[in-house]
Amino acid sequence: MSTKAERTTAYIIETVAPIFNKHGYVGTSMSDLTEATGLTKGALYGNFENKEALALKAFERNSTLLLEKIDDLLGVSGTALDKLFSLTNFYRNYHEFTLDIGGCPVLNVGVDAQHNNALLAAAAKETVKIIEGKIALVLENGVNNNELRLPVTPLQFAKQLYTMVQGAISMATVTGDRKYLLNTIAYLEQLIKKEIGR
Amino acid sequence: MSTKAERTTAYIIETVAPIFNKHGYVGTSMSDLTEATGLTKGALYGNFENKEALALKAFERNSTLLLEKIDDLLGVSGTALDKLFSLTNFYRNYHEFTLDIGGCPVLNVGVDAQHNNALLAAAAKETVKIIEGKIALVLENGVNNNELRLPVTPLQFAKQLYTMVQGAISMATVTGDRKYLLNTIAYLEQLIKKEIGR
DNA sequence: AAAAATATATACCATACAGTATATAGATTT
DNA sequence: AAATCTATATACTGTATGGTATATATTTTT
Repeated sequence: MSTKAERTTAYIIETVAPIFNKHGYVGTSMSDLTEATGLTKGALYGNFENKEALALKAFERNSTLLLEKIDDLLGVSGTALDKLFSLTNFYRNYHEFTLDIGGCPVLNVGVDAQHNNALLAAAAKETVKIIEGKIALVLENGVNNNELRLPVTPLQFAKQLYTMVQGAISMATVTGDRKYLLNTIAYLEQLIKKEIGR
Repeated sequence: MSTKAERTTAYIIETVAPIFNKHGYVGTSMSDLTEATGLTKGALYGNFENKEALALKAFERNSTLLLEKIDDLLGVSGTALDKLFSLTNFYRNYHEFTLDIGGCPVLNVGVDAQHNNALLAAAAKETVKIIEGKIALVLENGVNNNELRLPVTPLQFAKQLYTMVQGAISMATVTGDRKYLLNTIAYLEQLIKKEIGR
């Protein structure tokens, strides 16, 4: 069984992750976190070296949650197209997923941390790279199995797909209008069907 | 001629706008601004009611700069397609434009202010709406003049175009890689040529 | 140029900030 | 259960924060 400290650490991260994601690194104060957790500074600083270390763990937990979800989605049995549609279907309702974690971690942290925290900015960038890699792998297998043909390299196509998705996420975030996701996903599904299916 | 105060106000906004855009509302302190301007708090608070009013003016100046640029681009003589390519050509090198103002104001403020400042968040949202409207108008004229045909309404198509552009801006911002813009614009230009030109 | 009006600098306020030293409570081991 | 070890609470730093009152420059008007 886990120790008390381990459970407390996990509890802190879980509670704190959406707050950092919503309000950003500088926008989140340690007292915001004592308030949300019901713990004191002693407990927070006993489990994490400082605010930055805590923010990083918070991002990592959100990122991991997203990456694991994507693994699940792309891991469904079937063709590469099945896997891609599994992914687009997820992003169509992405706001439901991000509700718990306080928004899209890649977008929020990637933008917020850009000029405020180099470590977090690098972490967000890394998450992008991993997601692109996962999609590219599916595409590559699809090409190898003759399930689809691509006009560019798998990684390049993965980047373009993810860019469009991230555009919809950005617009939906800035305007508060889910339709951007609905319409973009509809467009992407058409594109996948007509352009790369065979 | 303008009064001293008017010139000082303009100077403050100009100096402060990129700082707010880069570091966000909470990430920017009044002493950051006294340092950057070489002025004192007395001067800043003499010209602006408070930090929020200053941040709003700063965003508005960045937003106005962008909107005026877009007006110029869409105002070029020629067909609707000429105007659209004028716009895509601008976004291909968008980073040059945003260098002076500290990044994309729509993205940075839209994301940063989401949970930190309702006024700024609303202003970013409004800027999105205006940009979409400008593009939609060009598309509508193009349809009326029989220069192009659209699969959806002009506003809907404008939203989809701008979503893809914003996706590229997001990705370029988060990763620091301009290629997202280059590739997305290349894709969009193809799409405009093949799908809506006639 | 003197007077009036305005703009900026200085000095200050209360509060919030990240972080720490230490005391106390709680969990583990013996 | 006692002793030991570990985790959390309390109380406290020093500094930075947004904001203000007032004094001093600097314009602008007369």
